[in-house]
Amino acid sequence: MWVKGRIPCSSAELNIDIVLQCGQSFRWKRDLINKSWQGVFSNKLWILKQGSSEISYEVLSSDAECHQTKVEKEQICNEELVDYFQFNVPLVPLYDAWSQADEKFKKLALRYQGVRMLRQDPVENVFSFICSSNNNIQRISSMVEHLCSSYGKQIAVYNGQKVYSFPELSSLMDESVERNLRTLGFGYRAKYIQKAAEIIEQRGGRSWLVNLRNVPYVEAKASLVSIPGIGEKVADCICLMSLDKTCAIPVDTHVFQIAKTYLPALAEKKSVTHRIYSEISIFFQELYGPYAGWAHTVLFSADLRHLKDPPEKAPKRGKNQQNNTVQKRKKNTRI
DNA sequence: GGCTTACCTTTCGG
DNA sequence: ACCGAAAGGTAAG
Repeated sequence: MWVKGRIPCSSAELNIDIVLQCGQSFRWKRDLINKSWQGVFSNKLWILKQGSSEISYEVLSSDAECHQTKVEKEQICNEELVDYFQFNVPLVPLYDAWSQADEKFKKLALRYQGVRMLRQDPVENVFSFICSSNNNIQRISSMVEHLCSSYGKQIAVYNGQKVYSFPELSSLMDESVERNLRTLGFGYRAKYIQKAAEIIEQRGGRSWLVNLRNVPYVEAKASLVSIPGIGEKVADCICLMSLDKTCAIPVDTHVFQIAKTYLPALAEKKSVTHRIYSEISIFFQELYGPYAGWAHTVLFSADLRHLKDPPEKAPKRGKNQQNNTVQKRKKNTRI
């Protein structure tokens, strides 16, 4: 059954259009007609819509909770949404502090308001980001969709489309997983996924992973990088996006380029070695403080091609230049 | 130890 | 439209 609700929220506290497509979660689909978003978390299908001073939602609540009263369901859904978007963390004061610390940030702050960190499920986060290595957002999204439709359970049919939960660890451990994922185009990541599931299960499964939330950042990161397919960057993504490590700075190729604008000495460096990685991480942590990872995501989002403003002076549809772009933009178009 | 190179495949961009 | 290069890297050499 559908449960509806709303949460007061200004556009400075959340910009849903950026947050749901800036590469944190790969499971959200935009509905341009209704100006809404659909996606899955907490094993439920959510339809979200941002108004000028609120987020309204409709959620398909699971059968397992059918004994609850309507009021109880509404309260649980509210809590789940607040937890997922971390609305208990006020973003505006953080933006103020980051703007004060950094002129470059200040210039982006108005255009990129409301970019906050989601608090994702650690299992989904781990396997999504194993897929992310040497890869682009579009392909990652399709791989995550494959994981769900092959190994998740169907939780709804919406607009004629089957909707799946993210798979349990135990579903990804089987020997057959690597072979199957290879046929689905996962490439060398297929083996990592199967092995990672195995090792996480050995260490205590989902609850072991979730408990890394209660472990210091350095220790949690060390645990993660010992899992196949997880290197330093992916470990930091997981720390930041699902393990409450707000200071973690994932240094990818984008952040490397951004860092060069702060640290000119980096210009001559060809690639991100561990040494450089650490240098860049520490620089941003000292610049922005304990929520440096959150600040980094604002810079990162502002740098993503599909989230940038179209060039001011460029003709909007006058040249053949746009003929390609029209198709390419179909999933990225802004309101 | 720190720095290149191979790895799967898709998408990008000149 | 084609084709080399890049894509939110990791692990092995």
